[in-house]
Order: sequence, then structure tokens, then C-alpha cells
Amino acid sequence: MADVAVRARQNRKPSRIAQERRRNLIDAAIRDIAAQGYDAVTVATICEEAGFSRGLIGHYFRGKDELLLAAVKTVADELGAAIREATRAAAPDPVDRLHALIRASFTPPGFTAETVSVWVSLVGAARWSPPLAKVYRTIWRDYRAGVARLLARAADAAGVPIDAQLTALTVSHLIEGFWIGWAADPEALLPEAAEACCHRYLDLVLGKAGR
Amino acid sequence: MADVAVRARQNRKPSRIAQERRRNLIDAAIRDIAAQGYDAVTVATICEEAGFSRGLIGHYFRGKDELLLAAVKTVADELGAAIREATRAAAPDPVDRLHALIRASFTPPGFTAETVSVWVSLVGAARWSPPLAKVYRTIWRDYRAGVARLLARAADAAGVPIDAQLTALTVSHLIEGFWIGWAADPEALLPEAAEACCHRYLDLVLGKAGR
Amino acid sequence: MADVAVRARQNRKPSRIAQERRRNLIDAAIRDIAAQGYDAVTVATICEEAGFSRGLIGHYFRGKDELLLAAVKTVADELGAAIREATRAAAPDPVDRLHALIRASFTPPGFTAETVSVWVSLVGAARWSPPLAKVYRTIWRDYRAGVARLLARAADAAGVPIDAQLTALTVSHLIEGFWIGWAADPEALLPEAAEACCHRYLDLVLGKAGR
Amino acid sequence: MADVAVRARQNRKPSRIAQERRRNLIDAAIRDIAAQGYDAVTVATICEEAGFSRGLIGHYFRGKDELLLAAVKTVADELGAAIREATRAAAPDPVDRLHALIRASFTPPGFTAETVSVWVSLVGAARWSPPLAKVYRTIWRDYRAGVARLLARAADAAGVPIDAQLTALTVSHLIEGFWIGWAADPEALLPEAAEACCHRYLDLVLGKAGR
DNA sequence: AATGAATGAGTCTTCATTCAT
DNA sequence: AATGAATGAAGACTCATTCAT
Repeated sequence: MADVAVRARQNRKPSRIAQERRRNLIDAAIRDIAAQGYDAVTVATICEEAGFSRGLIGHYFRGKDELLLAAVKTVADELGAAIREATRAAAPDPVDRLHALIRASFTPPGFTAETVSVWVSLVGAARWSPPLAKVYRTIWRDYRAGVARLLARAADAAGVPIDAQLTALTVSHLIEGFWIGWAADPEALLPEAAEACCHRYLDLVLGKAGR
Repeated sequence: MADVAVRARQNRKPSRIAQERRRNLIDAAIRDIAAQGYDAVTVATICEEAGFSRGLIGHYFRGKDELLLAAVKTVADELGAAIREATRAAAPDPVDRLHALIRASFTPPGFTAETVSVWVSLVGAARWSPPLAKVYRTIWRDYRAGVARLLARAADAAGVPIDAQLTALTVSHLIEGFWIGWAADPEALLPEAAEACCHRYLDLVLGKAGR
Repeated sequence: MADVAVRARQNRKPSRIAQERRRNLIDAAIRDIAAQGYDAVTVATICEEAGFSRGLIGHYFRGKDELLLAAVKTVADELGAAIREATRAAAPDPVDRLHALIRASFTPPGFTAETVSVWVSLVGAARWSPPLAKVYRTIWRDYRAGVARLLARAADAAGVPIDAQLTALTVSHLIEGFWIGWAADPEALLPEAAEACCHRYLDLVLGKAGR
Repeated sequence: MADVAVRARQNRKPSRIAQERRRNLIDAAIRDIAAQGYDAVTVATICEEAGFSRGLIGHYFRGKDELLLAAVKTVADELGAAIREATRAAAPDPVDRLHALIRASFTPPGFTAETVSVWVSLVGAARWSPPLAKVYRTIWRDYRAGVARLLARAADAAGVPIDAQLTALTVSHLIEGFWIGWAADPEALLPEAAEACCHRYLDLVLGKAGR
């Protein structure tokens, strides 16, 4: 059974090549989702995109669903990492960090056509797919918690009394709303404009002008 | 050819029964999308949900895609109408109207599991489907224009200088962000909380406290 | 889901046509097993044999396995019925009935290339397939019980003390052994010879000469 | 070409290691057939069972079919040998030898789960596979001839006039019937009971009581 | 107007086989 | 000698669509 082989490889020590192939396929899946849309993605198109034969997928994943889930997870992880990284790289001031977080949310590598496309797929399917729902919830919780922490500190420093939880909720969904809007109609919404709106909101909520 | 029949019915004068059947199928499609997710709907499940046989769809729609498109259009239209209606029903004061618009965005009949589910499907597929993209753009343009108009008047009345376009963009996507978030994980986000966040933002941007 | 349709049809009232199609496909499957061997049977070959398209199977069976199981059950049922019928049709004397049972085991309609081929498939797969094992056990239990009952009465009438259970076991497996042998190498074993051997054994065990 | 290598190894002088590997694979195939059923065996499962990698099979066999055929042949040979051996080891009296033959047919090493499983596979496929048919015919002919010879001598010694050919046919298929029955439903048929039935039949046919 | 029987293209999955290392 | 990565053909299954009744 292929199952056995897959599990053996996954549990023990995925060989270098196995890891590489999994990554090849995941990357191809991500590109394919971005290029054709989640619904149009096919085992055949993914493998072609990856430059391998159709059958290969069976060696490294239990099936199409597992590959797609892995792709979504990968994007979610890297997205989280990119934003965390950018935030950390900013000045220690919480306000600067929040602006850095916003900037990272609308510039590569966190924000790319691929990332957003996969994110939209995730969002669209999470409600009916427990595994996807879990991925969504995980990244979302971390994201919002980070924003809330920074907001609390920023408000404290600025002497502005805010509800950090609700404000974090607002910031998070504002960003998500722009993502979604951009995904649906990229020509109608410049990432720069979206980013500007978010910066403005932050300034506004922290009492630094900007409307 | 069935084509002829379809066109005849659609172009000339859709008989009462024809209109009713189309509506039956559209409603069933909407319910089905909400119940099973966009990817899982099939002609068979829709027709079963509608209480008709599989073959009926061919009499009233050119195919599955056309039915689904009609369903999305219907939701979009009714959503727009519901919000316009609620806005119009509010006091003439632009601020009140804006708050009414927000409230209508998170309460039935504009906001329901069905509406949101279909909306998510629309958003997720618009990028790769020109017809869906058109639907999305149309409703979005109207929505944003309405918000911008009200915002401009409200800011004027309040004597607060704001960029009505950018603020309208922000409000729109904030609401959309909450919609999407609720769709993906309904248990993590109460519509009431989302609505509250939007009201707050409005107050904030119009200089009426609230953080 | 096709499932729903299938179940609806199966549970409520399989329409005339549905019953007919199921039977068409079952018969085709039986012919196909006999013609090509169990391992070579394919959804495509069955449907072609039945004169229908590949997709039809999905309308009337949950899948290939269910169809094959139905085919085996059908053969088992008809085999049992054929033998019971022939036995019943014989003179009331238990010895006559036993000889009739043996004759029926080696002449149509109980004994045909189709019947035997399917039987061999059943036997070969029963050990690893619970559903097939159940079919096997059911028919076998009935068969053996019938033989044992007749044997007991026959021995009683003849005044010969025999162990009806063990003798029934012997008769049953003797017949089965001939079936299997004929299936494996039809040219090396005439059904008439096999039948003769069984009659002989019966005579022998009932004290009526024959070696 | 691998062909050349294979042929070279097979035709000229299979090296010690080559012989050993072939045997390893054959044994693994036999175990696998017994464990999972003929239909479920796979090159992958066989090689895993053997403790080697998937690719090894290509070095020692032309393909899966050849390996399976070799496995069946091996079982057939060893089965024949085991029974011949047991028969030969018995007292020279033909009756004793016949009983020894029967005993050997229901006790290891001739009769094991592996042997019987493979035998069932052979029987089930022989009709549609000339090579398997040949294996079946060969072993069967020898077996029956041996039984017939012993029977003739035994009947002669006992002064009982029997048709040695037909009786040998009966004995052979009786045993085969029990094998098959045990294979299909091991829990319903004790090998001891089967053996007892065969001994009884022998006694009966040779005029030594037992019913 | 409505049904549902039938089709067949499209997709996923399995697996024997090949072959470079 | 052995590995295991890769292939691609074959098969089962799904499902939108057609059409006779």
C-alpha cells in the first residue's frame, strides 16, 4: 500500500529528496491556485506546474486533499512568519511595530498574489472543512493576539484609553477585508491605498490625527 | 433544441410558472451553498433541495454555471436592496443613516448565513470568473458610493474634514472583513461585536469619541 | 450525491426499470466473470457486456464492489433455489431426493459455467472479505442442513446407522471439490463423471453397493 | 536491458545470492497471499514483507506475474513433495499409505494456511491463465495417479473390486473440497473433522466399515 | 411542465515497471 | 547488489448534461 510507504517516510525521517519533492509540489500547488483559482486546480495541473508526472503526488501525499491542506498550511505559516519578522525588525516602539505590521501585511513576502489567493481559498472553505478551519483559527488567534499586545502597549504609552481587544479585532478584520477585496478585484484596489487606510486608522485610534 | 426554449422563455415573456421555477431553483441553490459549501453543491443536490427532479434545471437555465451565477446575482441584489432600504428607513441625518447602514450589514435580512455564504463564494471566485467579477464590482461600487456620499455629508455637518473616498473604502472593507471572518469561523466572532466595532470606527472618524 | 439517489430508489420502491437495470448489470457481471475471470472484470467490461455506458453503474449500485457482491448473492440464491427445486420435484423418497440433489448439482440451471465461475470467485475471496464470507456461510449452512436431513431419513429408512452430520459434510465437500476441479480444468473432468462419483458415494454410504 | 541480466541469471547459473533472493521474494509472496488475499497483494507489499525495496523484484523476476507464478509453483511442488514424503514414510501397506496420504493432506507442512491460500488462488485463476492451468494439471495428475495406484493395490489386497480411477477421482476431489471449504471459512470446518471424513470414506470404500 | 434514465468526459487514485545511482 | 524516485497506463467514480416520455 502506498499508505505504508507514505507513512514510513513521513514518520521516520523524510529524506532530503522527499522533503524537496513535497516542497516542490506544495509550491506548484500554491502557484496553481493563484493562477487558475482553487476550483480549477487539478492533480494534473499541479504536477505539470511542478514539472513532474501525475503519479508523483501519490508518493509524497496521501492524496490531493492532503497536498492542498499542506499548501494552505505552508502559506499560513509563512505569512505569519513574514509578519512577525517584519514586526520584530522594526523599532521597539509599539506604534512603530504596529505600522510595520501593517506595512508587512501589504508588501511581499507576506502579501503576494500567491499568498492572497491561497488565503481566499482558505477563508472560503474553512466553514465546511474542519482541517482548514483549524488552520484559519490558529493563524488568526496568533495574529490578533500580537496586534492586541502591541495596541495595549501603544495606547498605554500614548495615554489613550482604548479597548485593545476590540481594536485588535477591528485592525485584523480591516486588513483581512482589504486582502479579500484585493483578491476579488485587484484592479480596483491598490495595496498602497489599503495600507494607507490601515495606517490612518491606527493613527486615528491612537489619537494621532489622520482621518 | 432546449436552447431555443430557454431563450424563448427568458427573452420574451417568462411565464409565471417559469419565473417561479427559476426562483425555486435559485433559492435552493442559495440554501445549498450555505449548507454544504460552494464546492459541494451539485445539480442533484440543488434540485433535491428544491424538491424537483434533476432534469428540471435544463428547462430554466442554460446549465449549472448560469444557475449559480443567477443565485449570486440574486443575493447581491437583495443584499444591496436590504441595506439601501434600511438606510432609507432611518432618520434623514447622514450619521444616523450610516449607523443604520452598518446595523443593516449585520442583521437580517441583509446579513444571514445564506447571504454571507454566497458572498464568500462570490469573493473567492470573482478573480478567476469575469461574470462573477462583474457582479462583485457592481454591487461594490454602489455600496461604496453610497457610503462615501453619506460620509461626505456627515463630515460636512460635523465640521470634520475627512477624505470621504478613503474613509468609505475603509468602512466598506472593514465590514467585508467582518463578513469574511464570520463566514470562516462563525463561533469566534459575534455579529454584534463586529457591528459594534464598525459603529465605533464611524464615531471615531466623525470625531464622536469611541475607541 | 448519487448516494442519496441510490438509497432513495433502493429504500422506497425500486421502479420497474431500476430493478431491470440492476438485473441487467448483475447478469452482465456474471457473464463477464465467467468469460474473463474475476480478476479481469472491470466496470467498463461489465457495462459493455450489459450494453450500457460506463456511468450507468453509479445509478444503480454504490460502486463496483456492491455490484459484484450482488452478482455473487444472486448466483448463490439461484443456485440454492435450483437445487431445492429439483430436490422437491423428485419422488418423496429421501434417497431419490438425495440423488436428485446430486443430479441438480451437476446439471443446469444449478450447474453452469457461469454459476461455477462465480462460485469459485466467491470461495477464493470469502476468507478476506466479510460480506462474501457471509454469503458463503449462509448458502453452505442451508445446503448442508438439507443434505443432513435427507440423509438421516434415508439412513433411517434403510436401517443403516450413519453419522448424518459427518456424512452431510462429506457429500457437500465432495460436490464442492468437483465444482472447483471442473472450474480449474474443465477439460479434465466431465460433470457426468463427477456426478457419477457422488451417486456412487451415496449408494455406498447407504449400503446400496457401488464403489 | 534488465531483460538480459535476468535471463543471464536465470539461464546460466543463478548465483547463490540470486537463488536466495528469488526464494526470499517467493516466500514473502506466499506469506502475503495468505495474509491479505490474492487480490490484495502488491509488488510493494511483497517486497516489504521480504524486507527489501520495491525495485528488487525487477532484478530477479521478469515482473509481478512471474513472481506469483513462481510462488504458486513452489507451493505446488512442496505440497506434492510433502505428501509423497509422508506417504513414503508410512508402512509399505497400501492402505496405511493411503491413510498417511490423507493425514498429510490435513497436517503441516503440506497443509498450512499459506499452502491452502495459495492453492485457492491457483484454483480460482487456473481457468483463465494457461500457465496456472498447467501447474494445476501437473500436480493434480501426479496426485491422482499416486492415489489410484495405491487404491488399486489396496483393493487387490483386500479383495474388494473397485474402480480405482473413479475412486481416486473421488478421494482427490473430496480432499480438495475440504481444502477449499476450509479456506473459505476456516472457523466452520476443523481440519481434523475433514481428515476424519476422508479416512472414513477410505475405510468405507475398502470395505472396512466406517460410515 | 416535469421526470429520471442514460451518457461520457473529467478527475483522482493505484500500482507495476523502469532506471539512475 | 540494492535502492527508491519517477513514470504513466489503467481503473473507479462523479456529475453536468441530454433527451425520450
